[in-house]
Amino acid sequence: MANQEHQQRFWQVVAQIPYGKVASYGQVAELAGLPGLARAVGRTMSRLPKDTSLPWHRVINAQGRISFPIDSDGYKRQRERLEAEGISLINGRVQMKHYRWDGLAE
DNA sequence: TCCTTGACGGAGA
DNA sequence: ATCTCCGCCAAGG
Repeated sequence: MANQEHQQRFWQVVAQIPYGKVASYGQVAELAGLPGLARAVGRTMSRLPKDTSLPWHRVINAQGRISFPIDSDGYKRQRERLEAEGISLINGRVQMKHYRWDGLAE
């Protein structure tokens, strides 16, 4: 598989997102050194094993919204995990101004 | 090989 | 703020 490497780089970035912070798919791609691959990041996240230890819930879209249908199971799980870290959603959106990860190492 | 489908994003209107 | 349209990459049919 040609992109096993991309996937791995995305994992590495996601693993670094600090507790209580969030990053957009595009941001993860950039920090992974692969600008423009936001969509690929999304696909990678969708393929994560259910029992992954990665903080996948800290990755949301650039609008501050959870990229799952509002009534889906995934939406609920992600929202719960975010709120558990003190990241609240207002009108279905995370306030990026306050929670966006600066990309610097913890 | 072509076409469609996504946990995307940005520019316009 | 909302809605299209278009560009992107990778996987699967």
